[in-house]
Amino acid sequence: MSNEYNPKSIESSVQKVWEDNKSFEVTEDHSKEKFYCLSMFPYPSGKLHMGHVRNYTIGDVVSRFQRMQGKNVLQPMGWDAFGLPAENAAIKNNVPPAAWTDSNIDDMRGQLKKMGLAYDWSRELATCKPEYYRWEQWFFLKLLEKGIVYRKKATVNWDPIDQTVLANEQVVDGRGWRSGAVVEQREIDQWFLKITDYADELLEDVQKLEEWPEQVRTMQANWIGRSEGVNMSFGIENSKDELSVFTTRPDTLMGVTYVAVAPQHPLALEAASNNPELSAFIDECKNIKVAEADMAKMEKKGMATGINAVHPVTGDLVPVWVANFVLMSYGSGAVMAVPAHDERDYEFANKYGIDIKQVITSADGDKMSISEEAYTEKGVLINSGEFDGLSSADAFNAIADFLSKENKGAKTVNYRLRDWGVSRQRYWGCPIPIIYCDDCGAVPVPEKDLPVELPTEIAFDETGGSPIKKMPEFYETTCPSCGKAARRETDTFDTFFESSWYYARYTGADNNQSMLDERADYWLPVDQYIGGIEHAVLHLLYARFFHKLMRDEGLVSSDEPFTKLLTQGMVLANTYYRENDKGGQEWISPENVDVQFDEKGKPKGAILREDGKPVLTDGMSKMSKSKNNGVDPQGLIDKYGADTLRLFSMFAAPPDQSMEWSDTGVEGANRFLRRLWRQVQEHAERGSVEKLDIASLNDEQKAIRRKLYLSLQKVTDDMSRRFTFNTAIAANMELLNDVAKFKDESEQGRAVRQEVFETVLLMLSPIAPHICEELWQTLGKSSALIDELWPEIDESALVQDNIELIVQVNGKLRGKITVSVDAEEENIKQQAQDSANVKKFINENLAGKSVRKIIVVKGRLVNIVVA
RNA sequence: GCCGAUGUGGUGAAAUUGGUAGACACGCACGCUUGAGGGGCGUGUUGCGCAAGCAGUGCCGGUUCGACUCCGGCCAUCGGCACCA
Repeated sequence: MSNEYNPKSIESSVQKVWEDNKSFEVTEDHSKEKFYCLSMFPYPSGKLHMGHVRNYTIGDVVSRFQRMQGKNVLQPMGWDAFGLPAENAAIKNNVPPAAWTDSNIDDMRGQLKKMGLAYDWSRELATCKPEYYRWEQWFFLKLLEKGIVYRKKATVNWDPIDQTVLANEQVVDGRGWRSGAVVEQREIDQWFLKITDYADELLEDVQKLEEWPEQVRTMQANWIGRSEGVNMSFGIENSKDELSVFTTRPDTLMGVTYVAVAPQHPLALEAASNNPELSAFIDECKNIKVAEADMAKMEKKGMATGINAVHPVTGDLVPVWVANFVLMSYGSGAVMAVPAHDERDYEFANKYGIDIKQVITSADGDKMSISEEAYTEKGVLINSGEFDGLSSADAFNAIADFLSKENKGAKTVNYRLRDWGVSRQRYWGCPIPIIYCDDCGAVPVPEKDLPVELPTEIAFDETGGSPIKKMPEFYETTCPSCGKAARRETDTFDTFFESSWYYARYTGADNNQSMLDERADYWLPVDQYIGGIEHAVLHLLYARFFHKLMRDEGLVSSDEPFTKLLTQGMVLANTYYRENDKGGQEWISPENVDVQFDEKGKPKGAILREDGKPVLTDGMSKMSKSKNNGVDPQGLIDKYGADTLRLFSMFAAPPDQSMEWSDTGVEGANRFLRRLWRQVQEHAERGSVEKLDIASLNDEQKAIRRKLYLSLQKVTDDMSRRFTFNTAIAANMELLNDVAKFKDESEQGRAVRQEVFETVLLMLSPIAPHICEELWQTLGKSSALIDELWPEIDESALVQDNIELIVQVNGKLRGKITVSVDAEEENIKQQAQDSANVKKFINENLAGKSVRKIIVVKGRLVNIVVA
């Protein structure tokens, strides 16, 4: 039979029409309101996974909905194509990263096209192409000229066997994942961007991001971490040196009983030079990877240096300790320690028998003791000499003033945010356009020589080190300034560099004369940005920073890149692995694993299908290449079609909620589309429909129309304001369930049904565009659905005479009453008390008590309080 | 450890502003349709109870006429923590 729902043929023919008509290619049309909808571009890891499907379907639904609002909608797509996985694949499979990446892009583009996403593919870009990255080289040199870029030493994870730098994720339990060697921290020269120069503006402007989720704004603000405190210097006994520390609690200064410095601190190194034990301790501190989380989790250890610091107020001597938890890269690499009023210092002092001196007591005179734990609240000063009796707030100022008079310190603002280190010792990234000359130092590559192209014909060796570092034909060059033989920079940029400005490049991706042009200001800022919550801090902060840098360079005129943000919850899947002989983890796809259950239906283990032997699990985590737990949507597309997959992924949960992947329910989504198909076909087969005559409708027909417009009202709100596509779909399901029961085959009954189907197709078209387009034609429409506007609500259909109220007695549901919409409150109260079941409960509850009050909530309920 | 979230039936979830807890689905059970399978249609499905009803939204406590929703504390899970992207 011809009217079977056949997604495969419908989808390919509808997609062909869109492609032939260039339906989604847009230009700068000033007669329309623009809408730039952007989903975070993917890393081309090989195949799409359900996290991508979810992200890109959300973006597509928003784009199509906005198009139906009559806007000029830009929705582009591209590839975040530089990165570590390409290098790993190169070593594992002996394929060059460029070829591997290109073929992944081809595969994934094909999958995206099959999903029917409304992209303007003419703007596609890939960050690994010189046409793209030449502009960030150019921009980097502009920033260098302006003084935003500088060079300093920074710590990396060093694999002493492979002689290479490791990313944090390549260090497992403190060892290199390939060599198994214990990693060491090593200091190397790197390029930095002064993001701290913009810390204040980045923080201030968080306030302006009113259409961002509150949680993301909070995370951004906390990450920047502005704090007001005092910078002060401690003297060093028998030395002219000084030790600079920052504290947010100068009120506790008199309670300082030691000072802690980072293991890399010059003072620590000096003390270690004639102290083998301390030197050994400092070496031991290097055997941990460079990650804050690992620092925080490790055992807090320290060792006295034998050096004493001089307290800036009392002149007392306090010992200087080296502590493994003090970060050289944060502040001055030294902290003053007040064990009585700081938890970490308290623990440390107890462990090493250092004095604890209480200098704050509670302001309201409550009993408090520091014998069990530190007292970290603010309060009133004691044991603080001339500062005794001051509140913490007053003492803050008094002590700051004292220090500044003595020239030993001053109030200052400190940020948690650190400058952005952009150098990576990797191959598959954008070359940093610098040449090192023995005479001239670091010299920028002249603009005419850009781009510095990354060689793509390369070979990796076992160690995984960057091949261009061993490639004289790449790094041997001459100094642009003096002409002498010189050496090209072999480090590449952090891949966050590429993703910090791609959203702007889409507006003029074809421009080979400049980074951006006037089209940027037509489209920017992005009206709606959609991506995973895991990017809440780093990517979004770097992109905001870059936007301000581009603004200050005159390339864009807005202050912020993304007006509205939707953070998608992660799609999680179980992770499985086996350990290899070097203790590394070999991740196994959940698609190749069978989970075993105990008799209660709880999972008790998992086996690899191939060999039937057990595998280990590392719990649920976001779908990713690195843990190999992505679930490829291809099988579902082949079996059910893109519309089912799109519908299902939107129906499963609201977009901002994380979800554990399961395809339970895909059948249900498909069933719904088949039912929609059948209902519309059956309706259409009964022939043409008369014009709707609203005045002549009976009650049942009116009820269906009311349901229709209530649904439209809800769906419109869900799609435009709430972004809860799951409830929008549910509303359409409810509506169609009602219509299926509506058996009226009269002329007006069929006219009502026609109106319902037309509206349902419009409402569902952003989510399941192919089937809706096809059925639109079935309903006898000559125009394309893609060019239709969002339907309008018929307010008159919503009007009703009577409403149902619920009646509670002491907050519990005891009955329902029907009243006219304009009923007086007194009448409602009376009617509520008169209804039979309610009466019974009032009497039951009475027993010597009385009706205290009756609460009437208009249009909702009546609560009779008996007490 | 720090920052941010989440926790509701067997499962995914809904309840939008403090006002009917479990909409809409999945699964399951039973029935109808079918030669069978598939598909479709219908009924039921939070727990306990024959019922009236009682209890119930991770745990403990609070505010309120009324709490999934607000407040305090705890537990578990997830995301981020600057070289995964």
